[in-house]
Amino acid sequence: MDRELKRGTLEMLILRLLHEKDLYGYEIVTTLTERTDGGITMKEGTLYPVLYRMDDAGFVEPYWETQERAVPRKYYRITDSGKKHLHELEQQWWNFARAVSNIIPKEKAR
Amino acid sequence: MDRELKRGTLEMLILRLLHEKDLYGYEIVTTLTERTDGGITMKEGTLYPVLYRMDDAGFVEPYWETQERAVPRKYYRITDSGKKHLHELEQQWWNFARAVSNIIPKEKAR
DNA sequence: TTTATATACCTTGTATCACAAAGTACTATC
DNA sequence: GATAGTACTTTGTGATACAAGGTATATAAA
Repeated sequence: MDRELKRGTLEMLILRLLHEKDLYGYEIVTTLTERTDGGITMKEGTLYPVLYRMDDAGFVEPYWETQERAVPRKYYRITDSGKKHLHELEQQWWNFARAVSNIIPKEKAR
Repeated sequence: MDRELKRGTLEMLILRLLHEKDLYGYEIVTTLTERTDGGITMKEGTLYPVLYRMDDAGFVEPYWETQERAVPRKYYRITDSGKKHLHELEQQWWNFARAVSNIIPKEKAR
């Protein structure tokens, strides 16, 4: 999978996963891989900067959850502002995907 | 349109347009805008570096066409290697687009 | 006991690429 | 003859995915 294709979409994908339920960082990575059958993966070195960026922007808010006998987990919750932003990103995505499909031939059935 | 979404797709889109017929640089810019109803535009400062890159990679080959009373135009022709590369890029695009649509909700009909 | 593996968070530096902003030069229009 | 449009080109900047490393704990294997 070409790294460049992910640009601008990872933020959207993360927000969408967080819209379903709160997740901690490491869980976002594994969930994304599972949900796309390995089609889209993301390194931790990518994820955390994105999360901090979105925290600064007010799209998500983190909270720690301490556990009995494990490393504490930092969960992320999407904010109202984040939901609004997510909606815009998804709108942009569909507009873009539609424009692309006006140029390149449709995928053949498989 | 978010600039980041275009990453990795402009090369594919240009190759696809050149696959239809030879175009000169400036014409690629205007054609792309028209074909997507302004949905995807590209600045000249973006186009030419992409073309040089693809020339170096052997995906396209340029040739000058001099005209009676106008500025000479530098046309680009897609090579066999470029066609192969285009096919791979389109394959990647569909795989990626499908994976994304596994995460975000389908666009509502309009 | 020691080692390895998996979980979980974090940081620094790098490469890529779309674009801004500028330049050159010619043609057509007002 | 001034302005706008066509057409190609270059230099520098910003955004971001990733490589590669680090820290720390818990569990499984040797």
